[in-house]
Amino acid sequence: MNTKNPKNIPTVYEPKKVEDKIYKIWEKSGYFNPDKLPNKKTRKKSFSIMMPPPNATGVLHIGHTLMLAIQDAEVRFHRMRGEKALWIPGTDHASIATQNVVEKLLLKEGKTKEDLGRKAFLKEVDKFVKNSKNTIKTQIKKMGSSCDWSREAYTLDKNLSEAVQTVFIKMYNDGLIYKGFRMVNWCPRCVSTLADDEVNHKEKDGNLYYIKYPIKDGGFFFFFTTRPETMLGDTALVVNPKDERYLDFIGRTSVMPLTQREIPVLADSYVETGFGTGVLKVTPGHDFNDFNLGKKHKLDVIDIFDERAKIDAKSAEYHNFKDYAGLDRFEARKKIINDLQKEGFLVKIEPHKHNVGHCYRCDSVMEPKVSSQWFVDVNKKIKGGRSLKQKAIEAVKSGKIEIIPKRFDKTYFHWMNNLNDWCISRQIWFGHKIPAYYCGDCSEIMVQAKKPAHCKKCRSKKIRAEGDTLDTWFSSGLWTFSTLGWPKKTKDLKEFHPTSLMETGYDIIFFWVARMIIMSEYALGEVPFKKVYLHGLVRDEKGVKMSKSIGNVIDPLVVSEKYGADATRLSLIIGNSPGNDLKLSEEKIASFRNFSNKIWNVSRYAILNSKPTNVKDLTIPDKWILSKLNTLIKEITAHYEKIELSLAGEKLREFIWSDLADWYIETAKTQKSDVLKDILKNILVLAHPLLPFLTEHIWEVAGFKKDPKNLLIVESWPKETNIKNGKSVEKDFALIKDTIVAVRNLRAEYKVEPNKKITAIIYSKEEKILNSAKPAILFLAGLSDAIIEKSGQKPENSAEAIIKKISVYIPIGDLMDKEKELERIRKELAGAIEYRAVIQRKLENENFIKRAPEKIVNEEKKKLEEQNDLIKILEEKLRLF
RNA sequence: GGGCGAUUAGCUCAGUUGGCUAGAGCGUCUCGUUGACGUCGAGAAGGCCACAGGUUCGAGUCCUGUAUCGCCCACCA
Repeated sequence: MNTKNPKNIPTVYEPKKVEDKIYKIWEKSGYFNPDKLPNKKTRKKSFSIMMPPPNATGVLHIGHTLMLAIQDAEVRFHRMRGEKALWIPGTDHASIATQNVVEKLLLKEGKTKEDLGRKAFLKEVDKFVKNSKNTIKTQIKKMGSSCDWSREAYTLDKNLSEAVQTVFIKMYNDGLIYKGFRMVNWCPRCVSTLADDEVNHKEKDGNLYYIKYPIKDGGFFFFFTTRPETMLGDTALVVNPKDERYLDFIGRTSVMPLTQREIPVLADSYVETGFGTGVLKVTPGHDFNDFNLGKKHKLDVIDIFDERAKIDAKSAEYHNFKDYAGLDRFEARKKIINDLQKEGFLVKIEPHKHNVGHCYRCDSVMEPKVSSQWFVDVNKKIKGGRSLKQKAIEAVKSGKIEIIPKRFDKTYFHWMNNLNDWCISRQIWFGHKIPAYYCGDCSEIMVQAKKPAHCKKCRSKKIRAEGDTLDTWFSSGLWTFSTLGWPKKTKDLKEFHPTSLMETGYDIIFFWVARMIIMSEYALGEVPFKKVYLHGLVRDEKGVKMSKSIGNVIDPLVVSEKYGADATRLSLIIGNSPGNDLKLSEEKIASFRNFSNKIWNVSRYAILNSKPTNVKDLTIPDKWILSKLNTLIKEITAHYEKIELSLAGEKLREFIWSDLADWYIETAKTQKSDVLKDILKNILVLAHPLLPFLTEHIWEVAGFKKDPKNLLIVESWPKETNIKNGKSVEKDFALIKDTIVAVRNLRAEYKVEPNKKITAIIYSKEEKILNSAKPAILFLAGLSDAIIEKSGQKPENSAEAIIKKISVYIPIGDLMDKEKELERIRKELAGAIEYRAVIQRKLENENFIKRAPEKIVNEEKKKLEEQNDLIKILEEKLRLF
């Protein structure tokens, strides 16, 4: 048709050329900041998300891109809906993780953190963090994230640290934080404690070492162990008091091999008669159960290891195992087995699979170790008579917090119910210092923000500060409110807390989500967020976890550069559902690059070729696409509201690609007027949360941007309108579509050359409708002409197709193959009869008529009628052949 | 040992409270394309919805069991 030559709009969308520019425009507009949004008065509702702070360890991976895509889509949607939308970005200092990275960097220069000393080391860390924070910030911006940089936060910021201190002191004063001497998880590589959930249990091949200890006055005790080196710390043997085999032994003494230490034989019902030999060796210093057992029986606790899990020299000297002093735990194990064998105490070794705890940060084998640490008491009842644990459970149970998907409720409750006191002190240099001070004279503990001048008990001036830092999750647990200025009573806090949505990975539901709930309930007495949306892991196309060592990593920056940030975002959103992992491939991203280019060209066409709209005289296709748009608005709005972004994306794609591009635009080419501009404007808005760069750019190119402030990012969300006869218009258009498809099919089947223009003959009761769209039918079916009438004779030498109420004939002249045509009709008839039988069977079923809803029955009846009609027509054809 | 999830076209997945002659994208095959787009268009092939029972007028959808894969939790020496 009479399309103008598109000169000034390139045919290919080049994201690289527009993305950075667009981001700058947004930043400059100030719209990321809810205080600077237009129409402030009408923005009553607030919507807030706190971005899960990436670790300050360096580079963002594709999983981060996923969270950014989801959160940005939601923030943009709510902003456009006229809410005060706030999204606060930030980073987490990630104590152990970051310290490890910097330690590794130092090691490359041959230095250790001890070489530098605490102060200089922390300076190094700060330098490193500053750098990676910048990298992270750039990456977040590259993805188009509309977060408020004026409120950017970092867990070690002054005010956030103040929040940490405040909570710590308050908890201590409430008796919820205490210092205790007990068994903790110890990582000898990180040289620090870890919380229970920071230990990964992995099944490993190990051995069962069968050993015997001699008993004084005769006999031996046999038992097995998986960690023979811990025998150096054994302080008792225990049997079940009811175990008849050992009754005579209770109260006697065993002389241990190697150390010659004398240890008692005790009785405790904890020991299971039926397990192993029924004898348990007790190592209170290196096993959780043994520690408790030791406490009960007042046994000595021997710590055989130093902080790096080497046999401790002092302990070795004192407890008589000097031969092993300085040995690493695994070397010690070997030597001990060797020595036991030499002396005849090793009975046998059997291979054995068992679970071994590993450090979640450095993957070293964990060692249980007794030490004096800080804990949060999760079971102590506080105000309201409920414990932290109970309050956290209540928050979800009451529905104040909705977890998406729901099945994670169970996981959450299970974890919470089994939660033990949380060890929060870390022997890490980098992090929030625990605000505690010790008196050098009377060992009084003082918990307060500033160093006391003297001991409050004995007035001594010898004051020592606690050297330990806090678990990094302690500070991130405050994230939803520390970022809003708490403990100050800020306007932000009032306005935006509880936050509307927490969007994060299901892998940190315990580490973080649970902690936030505990902390917010405690500090503010309210939930930290109303909804938690848990996304899954991004895996490679085969479902394998991405990792640098395998080399299957998709770098978000690389693919964004190649395919555009919008395409990258969409590839992470479509086909993804909460709680499930996502398989991603570069081809998938490329397919969304194609989609963004399609949108670009649809827009390009609309901008350059749309005709004025004739509101009074809309055609069937006009009404049809408007009705479709209306449905789209309704559906997509609901999807965004329910955070069903995948569905939103799919509906959008279907509308733009199939309905709009393949049908409406093609049809509109044959019309004198169209509604393209209106449609375009609407789809830009609807697509904006998912494809922000592209849509904002087109918004400007299309001239919808009336002035510099008039950006798409703050355009208001379209409302669904009442369209009269939407359904019947859709039916009318379906007739037109069916007719066109029928001709296309015939042409394909009879291999009528595409450029050969032919005249089709079309008979239909709905000839009026078809005639009204005749130009479209001709154009889309590649016809030179069509005769559209109510009914008529079957033309000679023509192929025919029958669809519902329409008969379509195209001349095929010499190509006419009677046999083939006959076969086709027979096949069609057979299919129709088969389907009719299915419907008939249903309708002949008395119970169906009786029990199925009337609506369904009527539908079936209608179907039967239609099928009968079709069969009648087909039979007639066959007869006339 | 306990819990959870998955199993639908070659591949990735949709399939809302049970009404489906089971859909989409990618891939494959055939054909086409000098005005929006080859990052494109038209058409086609391809599925006893893991298996076995049950509930129901009706089951991909609900229940029970089985199998395979995956994940999470758990201190048994």
